[in-house]
Amino acid sequence: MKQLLTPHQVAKAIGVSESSLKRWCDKGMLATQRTAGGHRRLTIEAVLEFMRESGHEMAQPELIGLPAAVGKGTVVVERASEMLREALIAGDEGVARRTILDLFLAKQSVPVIGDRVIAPALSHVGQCWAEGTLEVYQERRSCEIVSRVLHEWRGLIATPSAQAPRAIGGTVEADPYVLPTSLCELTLRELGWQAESYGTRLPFATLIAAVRDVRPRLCWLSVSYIADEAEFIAKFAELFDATQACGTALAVGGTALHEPLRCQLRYSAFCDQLAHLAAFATSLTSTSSNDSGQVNP
Amino acid sequence: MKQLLTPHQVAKAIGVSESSLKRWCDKGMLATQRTAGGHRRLTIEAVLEFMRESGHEMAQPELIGLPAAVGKGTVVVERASEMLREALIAGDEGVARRTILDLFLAKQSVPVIGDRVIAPALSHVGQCWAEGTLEVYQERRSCEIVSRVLHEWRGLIATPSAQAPRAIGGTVEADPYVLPTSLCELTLRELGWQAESYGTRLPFATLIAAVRDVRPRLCWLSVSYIADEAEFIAKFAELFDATQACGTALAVGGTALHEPLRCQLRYSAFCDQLAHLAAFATSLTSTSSNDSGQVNP
DNA sequence: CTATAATTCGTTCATATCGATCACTTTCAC
DNA sequence: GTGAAAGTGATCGATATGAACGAATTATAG
Repeated sequence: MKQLLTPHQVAKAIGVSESSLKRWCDKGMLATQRTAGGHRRLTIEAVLEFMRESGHEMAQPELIGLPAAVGKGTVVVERASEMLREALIAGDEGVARRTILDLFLAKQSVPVIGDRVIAPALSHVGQCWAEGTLEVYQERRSCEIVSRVLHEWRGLIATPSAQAPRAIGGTVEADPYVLPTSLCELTLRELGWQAESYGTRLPFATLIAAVRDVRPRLCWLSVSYIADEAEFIAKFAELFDATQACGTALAVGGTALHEPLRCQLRYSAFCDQLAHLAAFATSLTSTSSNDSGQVNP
Repeated sequence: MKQLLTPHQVAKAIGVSESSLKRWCDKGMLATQRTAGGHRRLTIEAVLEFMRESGHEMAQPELIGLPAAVGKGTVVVERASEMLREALIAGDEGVARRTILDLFLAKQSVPVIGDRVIAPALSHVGQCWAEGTLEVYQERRSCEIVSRVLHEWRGLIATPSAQAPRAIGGTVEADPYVLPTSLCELTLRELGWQAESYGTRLPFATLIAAVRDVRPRLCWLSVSYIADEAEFIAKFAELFDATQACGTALAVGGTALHEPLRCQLRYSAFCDQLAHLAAFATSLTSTSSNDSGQVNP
């Protein structure tokens, strides 16, 4: 099974321009294959060989990796998810980072990678933990690794402009799961929002205060765990009223929000996946020209 | 990813001529990579390392992706803590990052910055929260901001070599405080250890399994909260026995370990501050030639 | 299979960097 | 003061890099 890389991917991975890479290929410094139409294709081995020969310890020698998404088919994404899962179980941060950031370099969006690669991998790890197949520390370590990759990823996304619409969010009360809300933050930042996660276990009352102080255009809530449903419903209603009074949209999501519970809640949008959050956020900015006159470029 | 800098950028950023910079590179004062065509490329990591060693001031840090005022601020530890505290309360991530990274550039070590700047600032924020002077979300937001800065900082410290001694750690059972254990990780990585925090709320049993699987030279435990002291004492004893059997040193610390409780625990070292952890870790590597034959260069 | 969007091709061109050299300043021993 | 040694910044022609362009190729969805 030979994985072929495009010049674009390789150039990004080793931190040079596509032009230079093409020149090196043409000079014979880098073993190159050609497609029928004349496009260059590189094997991982050739690239690693080139980096050894020319002695570069370039940007991220390890970055070019394995799933190497040539294209956006579901096959690539599924394989990436499997690879990430195995890397997380083994505690191999390098492979995990390669897997995720390679997809990013291949121009996959945060929702795609989050919903279809990271979420399934973590879900599988969590299942194994529940079944007792894995040690707890492997599950925690997996979360730590993903958390570090998400932080690094955040640094790769352009800092939003000060005029961009603001968004805040987090998890409430007893919910300790930080990764979903981090992914929400990333999703919105990729869309140009000034999104900032306030972390986990926020009491509803302080979230209401935050909405009143910060006045964001959007507030998201990631709900992976609920201790007391009745109390949750009551306090959630207060939060919703507060957001409405502030002109803030309230988007909710998370595995703990099952159908019968959702029926008892009022919110601006329920987002089953990051893709839904992205779509909802986009709809907000496209209509914001009506009420605020600001359009996101 | 690690972005590579050109000599031009770096020379401007530190305010010297390109000629001098090139000479420094060629003399080996500055770790340099080369492109295939022979052009020099520098990592931010190497530049910061050089500036810390040589004591150069940063003229225009924004040119290499650092916050605009890094290198220009007063590098007084005492004032820094106050500045950080105010920035955290206001939710100003930029100022918080500058404050911390400035000190790092001024050759301050992780323990100094952690013990004398970050800890007091967070402690003050926590106090205000307890008194009701601050909203909860301000405290949580502060922790999120510090967490992000620590992640960025982690990326600026050289990646440890594969031969370096390993260390793992985290918080146990019900303790949700992630920042102290992150600072432990940073402290050890600065000393060249392969340190990895496994996160918060680790059951003792899984920590024992982790020690047995990973066989680290050192295991640290940050204890900021204990739900049931009697249970803690019993399980801690099991962990200690396990670490001893594996040849792993067990370092503990944290505000929840008060004097009378400590008397009932056995451990390799109690570290009141990060400085103590650093000292203990150093003592381990300097004596490790006796029992493992490996010396950290 | 076909239509369409996205990517890569080869080329050109402006700019940046290379190594080497030179004039100048500082330091320091005599 | 003098001269050697060392460091700095500026300059040179030659070469390398990165961005832009229309045209051709590939990937993906219908």
